Amino acid sequence: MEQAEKATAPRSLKERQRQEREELILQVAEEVFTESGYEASMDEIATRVGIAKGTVYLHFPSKEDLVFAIIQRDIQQLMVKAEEIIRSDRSAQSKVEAILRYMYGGLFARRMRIIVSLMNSFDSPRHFKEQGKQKLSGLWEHLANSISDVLDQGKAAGEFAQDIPTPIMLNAFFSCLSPQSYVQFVVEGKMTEDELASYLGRIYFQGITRNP
Amino acid sequence: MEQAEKATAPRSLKERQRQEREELILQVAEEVFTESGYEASMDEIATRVGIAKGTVYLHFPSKEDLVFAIIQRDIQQLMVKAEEIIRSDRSAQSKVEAILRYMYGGLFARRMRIIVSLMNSFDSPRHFKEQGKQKLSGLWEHLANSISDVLDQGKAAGEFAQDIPTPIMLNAFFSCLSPQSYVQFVVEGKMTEDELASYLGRIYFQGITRNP
Amino acid sequence: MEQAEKATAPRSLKERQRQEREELILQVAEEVFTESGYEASMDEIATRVGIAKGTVYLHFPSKEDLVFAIIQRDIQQLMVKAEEIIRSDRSAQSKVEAILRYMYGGLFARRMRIIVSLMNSFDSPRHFKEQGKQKLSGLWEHLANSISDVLDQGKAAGEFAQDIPTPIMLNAFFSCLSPQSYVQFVVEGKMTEDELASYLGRIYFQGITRNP
Amino acid sequence: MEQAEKATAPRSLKERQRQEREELILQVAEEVFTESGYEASMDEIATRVGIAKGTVYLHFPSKEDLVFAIIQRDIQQLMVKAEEIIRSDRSAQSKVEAILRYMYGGLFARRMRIIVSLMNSFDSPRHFKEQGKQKLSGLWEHLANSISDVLDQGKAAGEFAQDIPTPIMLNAFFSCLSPQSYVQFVVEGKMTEDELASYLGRIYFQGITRNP
DNA sequence: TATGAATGAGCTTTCATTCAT
DNA sequence: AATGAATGAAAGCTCATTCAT
Repeated sequence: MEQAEKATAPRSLKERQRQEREELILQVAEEVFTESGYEASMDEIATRVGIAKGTVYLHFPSKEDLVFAIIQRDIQQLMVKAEEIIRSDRSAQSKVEAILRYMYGGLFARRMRIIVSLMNSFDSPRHFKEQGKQKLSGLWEHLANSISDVLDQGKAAGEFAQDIPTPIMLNAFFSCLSPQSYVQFVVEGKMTEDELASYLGRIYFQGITRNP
Repeated sequence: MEQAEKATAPRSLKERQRQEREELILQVAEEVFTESGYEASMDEIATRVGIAKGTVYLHFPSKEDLVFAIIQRDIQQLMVKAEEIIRSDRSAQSKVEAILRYMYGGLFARRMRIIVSLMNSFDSPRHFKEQGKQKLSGLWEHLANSISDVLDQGKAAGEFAQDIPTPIMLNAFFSCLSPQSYVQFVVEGKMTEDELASYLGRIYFQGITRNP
Repeated sequence: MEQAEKATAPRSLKERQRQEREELILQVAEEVFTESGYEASMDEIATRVGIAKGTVYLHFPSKEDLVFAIIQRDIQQLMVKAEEIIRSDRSAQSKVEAILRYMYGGLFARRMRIIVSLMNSFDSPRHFKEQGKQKLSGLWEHLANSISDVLDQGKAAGEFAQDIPTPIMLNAFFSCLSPQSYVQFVVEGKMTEDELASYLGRIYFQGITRNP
Repeated sequence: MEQAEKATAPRSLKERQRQEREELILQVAEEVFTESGYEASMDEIATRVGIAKGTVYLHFPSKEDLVFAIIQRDIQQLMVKAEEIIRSDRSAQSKVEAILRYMYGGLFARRMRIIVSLMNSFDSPRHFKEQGKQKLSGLWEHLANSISDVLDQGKAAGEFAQDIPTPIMLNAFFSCLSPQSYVQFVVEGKMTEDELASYLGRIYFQGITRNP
């Protein structure tokens, strides 16, 4: 076992460096796409990572693949957290609220912007191959199903209105925050991300008409 | 007033033709942008209008201006309707609901998609000059103020929760429907636009927890 | 008839200009490809035509198409002449000799170089779509069949050796002159193209062993 | 001489390994160029040799040099055989025929393709420095001179036609087989390389008109 | 010595914009 | 006023070459 460790050590070093760089590219690219949308150029991404354009292509064989990787990573991260919450022992409403807080509050809020923005780009037949779209749809559907299940459980338990179709509830859940609003409220400093998430939860669960 | 009409009369014919063509360009361009996003080419727009590319530029000095004009027209149309509703004599909630139904139901729903999609493109420093963004922000703010006023009136009248900041309420109002959902529900035929708008109103006002 | 002429006149002008330019592009591109092979850049071609790169793409939607057009034009020109010769009333040997003189002598010799060079590039799976290759193969085969027919007629008439397979004869016919030799003999001025063609015919028909 | 051997002996082992590897690179690169033409990438060559790209550059300082080395090796191999044949005691025609059989028949035929194809690439000013071209021209000329001598001897002996300039005879000799034909006849299995070479010799010496 | 990650010039192609007709 | 051919900057991507390990 020690031998194995030694044997893989030299590989490990290079491999770790490689993964670190890949992670760096993903982070910077995510930023750049957040600022400029899908039209951000590979040149700008490379420049801001501080590497040559060709190096980006060593890690991601096309721009499409880079975008995939970013969205995939983000959705998976969201999914891990969501499923952890779902497995926990609490009411459906509490679960949904916790996921909502994770999505729109804290560190992840920023990422929701780029997910939404890039996934909108996927509607364009211009840039993406059907194959890629389907891979992504699959990922998204998995997440949507998990949350739908919780919503259904809440309905069964009488926590949620039974006459609203679950897909509509799900859409409202994902639509709580438009990218513009994020800028307006958080970037301009009027409110923390967590305060914002609280209000969104309040509206989502109780609407704007009920006084506390 | 009559004089003004007469004065413009000789020009009127040509002027009217000009405006009709401009309107046609706007309509077709809106369609094309809806299908392909901001990256739709001026070539395709011109071709589908049935005029030469150069002619488009006689009406709109740049692609940016064309996009502006589309969003502007849409927001103004929305504003006209919104203010008509606001002037009517009814409760704040009823007003907000009517506006929401107009935005997400009926004929206008389709336009919300392109407004949101194109306004997202405006975040990109790539295509838009600061000046253009500000003109648009102005327009948007005007609409936002009108609706904020109604929300504030509702708060004052005890119809709406007083502890939720109005900007948050406003954001939720504009975020009710994500473009993807529109496709999912309406285009794929699971629901009419008006049914969808009803559910959105239900969630917006009462949240997902209150059974009817 | 005069009316028709008048009616088409305005179109004709533009159309003629367009065709003249297209012809110019083909001529220059042919030169450039002759010098640099398929790897010649579109930039260089455009520069030497004296137009912008984009303009080339108005006439030929891709580099592949440009190359097609050149080869196609050349083969067709050769075919027209070849078929004219074939239709004439003379012996098979005289026909083959006339075609050979046309190919390797006079104005066309220069073109044989680029045809051969570019068609070699077509073997590369790198640049060409199967579809394109087949279109071209079709053209080439048509020419090859015409000449094969004459060779067969010559065999039947006892003019040509009956034990040499026609395809071999055909290949030797097309291989008479390697590009390098063209440069060596003609470009370097040791011999006119027509003298060269004469000698090639002599070898092709009688071999190098028979004294006159 | 013994000293020299001893002196290089300790180096010999490494040196031999080095030369074996160099030979391996040349063989594989020749294959790859045969398949893909000059545009074959250094990456593919290295991968197929089973070494790193950098290692190729330890042996050949540039792609140009690698191509040189391949052509050089092939021409030299051809030259060795040609001179062996030339030194033998037989008629000029027999010598020329033997060389032709060696070139277009048996194992060497495949190489003629790549020699011709790569030498065509040398016309391109894009990839090759004047200096390189001249080195190659020198080699080629040496071979050409050897064969020209035989042709001249044949002329003097009355074996070959005296009115055909030797350079023309030489060109026809090297042009007998175009790459396309090789594919057509041999790769597609209609004929062995040796049969093909026989027919080419037949045409070269006696033309297509003489029945046996 | 051998490696292969990194580089960046250079390629083909697109498209907003201009302007002579 | 209307046209659409022409433009050329800028995009995504490739690959010969270098160099730290």
